[in-house]
Amino acid sequence: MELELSLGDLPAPVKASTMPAPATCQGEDHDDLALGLRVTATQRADQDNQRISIETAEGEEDSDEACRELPVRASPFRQASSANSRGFDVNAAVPVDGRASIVRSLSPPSMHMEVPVTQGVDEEASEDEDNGGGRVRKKLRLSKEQSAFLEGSFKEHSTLTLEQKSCLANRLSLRPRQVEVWFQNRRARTKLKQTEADCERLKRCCEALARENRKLQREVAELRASRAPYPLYNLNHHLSGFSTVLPAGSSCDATTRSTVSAVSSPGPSPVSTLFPGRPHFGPFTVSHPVLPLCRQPSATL
DNA sequence: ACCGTCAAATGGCTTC
DNA sequence: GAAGCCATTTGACGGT
Repeated sequence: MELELSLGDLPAPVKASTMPAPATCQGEDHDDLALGLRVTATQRADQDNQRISIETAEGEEDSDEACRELPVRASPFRQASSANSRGFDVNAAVPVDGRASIVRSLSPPSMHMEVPVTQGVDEEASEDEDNGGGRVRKKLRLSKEQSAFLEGSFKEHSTLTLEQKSCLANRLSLRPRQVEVWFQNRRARTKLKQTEADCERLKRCCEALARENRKLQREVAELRASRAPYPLYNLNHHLSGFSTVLPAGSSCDATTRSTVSAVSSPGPSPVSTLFPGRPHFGPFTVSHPVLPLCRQPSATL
């Protein structure tokens, strides 16, 4: 059995040290929000879809409550830098094309940030004519701080409630939809890494089994070469430990156990009935490929 | 300029 | 019907 898997290295776990320090986004931080987010509720309602305005209307309290559960830190947007690792300044480089606008913060110059405000894409569908039908999807890249912030939240919970979503969106000057999409993509990445790790583990397991298989085949060849007239004694000797390690109810139980019992039983050879047409060496030749899967990996012959 | 990679965004499907 | 999942598309960026 040969499996050819080409997989990358196991992903390094996300280091907690890269995460912002824990805090809440409760009350005291709302000033920060106001600093960075000159996007008022009404403005946001204009930009975003109606669902969002409902969320806002339904309760500041609920939002606060949700925020309390979030690993929300002091607003990362108080920091001056908004350029991400690739040098794209999300908060400055948003083109104004009729669908996007820049809301300028009223905070001091050192804290100035330009918050990109784009309309919900869902709403844009009806505005395609503006671009002659050829709407170009504008894609912003999240800043380091935004990503770190979201990452911290993701560590706490990989899914979001409505309140958590809107709270995060408010904090990060993003649309709830963007937060939602980020979490979806993040879950996808997590799953992908998990799949890669699983594949890697299976690959190693497979290699171990292949080694075991080759080893057993060598032993079979040696036994064949020994020219014993009928090597059942040797087989019984080799199989003597199997009955204790076979997993109960496993799929290989029936085959292997019957094989073992058949081999172990005295009297006329059961070979001809169990394995008609097989070489004269006995059942071990046939059942052998199954055996490695049923034995303890550390078992030695 | 081209290519590969990353990640945001989209649309379809499934689940509850 | 809303939300999540998944495959895919798309845009931005870095490396060559």
